[in-house]
Amino acid sequence: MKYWLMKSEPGEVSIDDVANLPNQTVEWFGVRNYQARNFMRDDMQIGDKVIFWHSSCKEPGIYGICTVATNAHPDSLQFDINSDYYEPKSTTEKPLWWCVDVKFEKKTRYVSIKELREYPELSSMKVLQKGNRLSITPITDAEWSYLKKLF
DNA sequence: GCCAACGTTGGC
DNA sequence: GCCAACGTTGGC
Repeated sequence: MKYWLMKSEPGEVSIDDVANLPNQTVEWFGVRNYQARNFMRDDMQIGDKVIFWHSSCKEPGIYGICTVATNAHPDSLQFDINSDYYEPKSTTEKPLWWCVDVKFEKKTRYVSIKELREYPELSSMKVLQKGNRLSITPITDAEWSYLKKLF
């Protein structure tokens, strides 16, 4: 089993939004970065744990835990000409963007970036490193076991 | 295939 | 709203 951190803008999809969906599952649409896409398409497996992060908001940080619920499939919004995520280069035969569905597991307490930086054990986390903008990053086993104790 | 210019991300 | 850092684009 692998562990991941996935950023979402709460104005678009928050942890509560996922929790309140009828099946508590959301398509991770809108990723338009090759590295993040490749993580979803090539490396994620059903059952992997996901740390749900709120970004581009007043209080960025960890808010919950989800699990990977599907294998990768084409991002549906790339075909929607009215969507901000429309991708003219994609065809149904050759879609450019892939994503997984993510299922709500539980909310955690809010853990801020400031707090995360206080633990030397977590200093390796990609999300804490300067200049990192990737919206999906792997979490190591060691980071995961330490994080679990914080929630 | 180099690289300058431009666009985006996201914490602050 | 600023801006550092990084990714992408496109002319050459």
